[in-house]
Amino acid sequence: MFQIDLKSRKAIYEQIVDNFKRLISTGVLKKDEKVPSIREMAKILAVNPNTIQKAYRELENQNYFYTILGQGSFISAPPEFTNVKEIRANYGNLKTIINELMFFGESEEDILEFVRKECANSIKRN
Amino acid sequence: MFQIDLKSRKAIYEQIVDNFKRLISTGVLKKDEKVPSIREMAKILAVNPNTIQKAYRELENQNYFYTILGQGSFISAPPEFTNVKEIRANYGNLKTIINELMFFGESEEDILEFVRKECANSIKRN
Amino acid sequence: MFQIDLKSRKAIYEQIVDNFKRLISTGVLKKDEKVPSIREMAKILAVNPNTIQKAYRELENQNYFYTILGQGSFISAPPEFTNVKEIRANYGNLKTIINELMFFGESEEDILEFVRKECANSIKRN
Amino acid sequence: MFQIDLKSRKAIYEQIVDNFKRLISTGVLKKDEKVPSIREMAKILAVNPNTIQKAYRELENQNYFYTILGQGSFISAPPEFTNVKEIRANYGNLKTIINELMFFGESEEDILEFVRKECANSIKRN
DNA sequence: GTGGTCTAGACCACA
DNA sequence: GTGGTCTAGACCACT
Repeated sequence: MFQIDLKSRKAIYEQIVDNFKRLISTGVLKKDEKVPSIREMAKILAVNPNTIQKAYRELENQNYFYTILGQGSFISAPPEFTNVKEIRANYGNLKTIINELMFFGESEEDILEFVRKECANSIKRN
Repeated sequence: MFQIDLKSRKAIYEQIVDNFKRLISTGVLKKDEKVPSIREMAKILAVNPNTIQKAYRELENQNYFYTILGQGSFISAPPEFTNVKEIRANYGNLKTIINELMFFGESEEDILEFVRKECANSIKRN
Repeated sequence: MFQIDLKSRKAIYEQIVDNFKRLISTGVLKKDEKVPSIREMAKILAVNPNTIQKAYRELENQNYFYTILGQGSFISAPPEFTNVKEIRANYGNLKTIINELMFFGESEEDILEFVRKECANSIKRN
Repeated sequence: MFQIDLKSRKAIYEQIVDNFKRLISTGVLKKDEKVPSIREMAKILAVNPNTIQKAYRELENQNYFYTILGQGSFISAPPEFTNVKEIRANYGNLKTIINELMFFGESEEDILEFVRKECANSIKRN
């Protein structure tokens, strides 16, 4: 499914959250699909079940997962109404990244080309 | 200069580092400009001098600052050779952000327009 | 493990860094071996935990250590690709030392003999 | 004569001391040669006279310089009797450097070749 | 004045 | 248990 980097500075539960977000926003995991149980996931990634639980709870809080007691966790539907706060934050980060790339000498053409390609991939998937 | 959010989950010293990086990569702070001394900055931001020092040391390690003992800290020159590792990390983050923006329903046109505008601003500054 | 000289002009944290580097480059400490926790080490050397942390962080920055949050610090694998900058610095220092030894009247034979012996020891260890 | 790197982590007075040691042990500066006065040197290197004074005092203490009041500072004669303590320290450093070079993957042949060349240069000069 | 080091002790997040 | 952050305050070395 994905790999955890124990040596990373990022907390393990955060890595799990980010990986699930990525798989969801890239369409690998579809709406209402069941995700592995906490115990299964703990075995798969070889980390403590408490850590998985923390990640799942976080994903639930952020509306990426929903849980049916006794049945497990599932992927939520994509947000119906635009999440203004999230989008603003993303544009803020986008701005920072572009500034840094330009600062490091990347050309406008290269950056635009990269963005165009990623948008296209994203559209194709959905 | 900038504000620190004491309630943020991000460490204070990291906020300082990120703010300085932003000011440098957006050209607000120029090469060889002196930054406030550790003690001054501590007063300005109302945090402990040790915390400022930690931030300044980090900025020095990442080559955004240089220090002259007994004189203070200064803004480094922009990197002469492209920092491949840093650029790759930025493209990785860029990919994630674009995926999230598309997931939240933003259009390719809007994103490209935003990127184009930021690139233009960046070029104008330099 | 090793001793700290509190009277030395060299900072305590630097002594710790240098000692660990020595133990690693001489093969005493092997890849993935766990080093004492910050608190343990602070007790062993009778210095403040903050000082140990500073040393450990420095060793992490220089890729001699890696850290797993909540588990401790470990010895990194030897560098896969030659660290050109570090090697150059070492050759520079080597030059200085040889000049000084010759200046103090040591013979070429003695110096070469010493170097040969140290190289051999180093090879034997690996 | 030589350049001072203000951005270096090493103190300016230490850089001056080390540079003079280098010039003396490599034979560029000969016995009884006069070195520039403190004021001259301060102008040449564009640093504070106090800093030069500190460096010169240090060189005097370590017997690389001698001073005649009212006439200035001069290069001392090479040590007649071997300075056992200095030599030991140098061999200690030599050991560390060789270990690091081997750790970074340098070959015994390369290191020996480098040492041989430096010894030869040193002999030629004297 | 500047940055650098160190201590003592508190509190937090993660596994 | 682990490392990470932060504060308060002291002392040092360099310019």
